[in-house]
Amino acid sequence: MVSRQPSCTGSDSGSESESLDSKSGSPEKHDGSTRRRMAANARERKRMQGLNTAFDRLRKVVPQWGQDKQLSKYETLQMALSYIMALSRILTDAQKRKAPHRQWLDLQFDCVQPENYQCFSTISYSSPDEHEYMHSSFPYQYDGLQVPT
DNA sequence: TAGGCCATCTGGTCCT
DNA sequence: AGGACCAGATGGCCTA
Repeated sequence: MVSRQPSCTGSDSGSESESLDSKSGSPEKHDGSTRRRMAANARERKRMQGLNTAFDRLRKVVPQWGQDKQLSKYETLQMALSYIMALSRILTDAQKRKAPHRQWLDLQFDCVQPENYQCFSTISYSSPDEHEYMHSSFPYQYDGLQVPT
């Protein structure tokens, strides 16, 4: 896992209080517009933090390639899309296959669990069709994938 | 060093 | 008027 240090967090550098203080001298001298701008900046930071929290929660439930590098926001969205489509496809196919294929269905669900996602590399398929099916279910492939064999 | 990714600031727009 | 949302600009950090 790569731990990224925010280049400028709200309290250390680049915050609205510092940048605006440099213009007006001190907080007491902030006029109305400056105070509104500072408040807007604070709201925007809080909003983006909420957005990032949502991304973190999404990363936790989405298949993660490897353990050392977290998915970027873009990659997270792409993976979430593929993940949802894969689950949806499994449900659709399960309805077609009916009861006799319960074991097959269990296998599919096991494979799309984030913690078991690497099983794509070790799973043995009973037919080329199943192999093609599972890989087509996850069209988004992280370039940096290195799955242990 | 270049490129990717990210946080923050900022001004604009829309909504309540 | 004020808040939420968005997109562009800017600059820092990290990796190949």
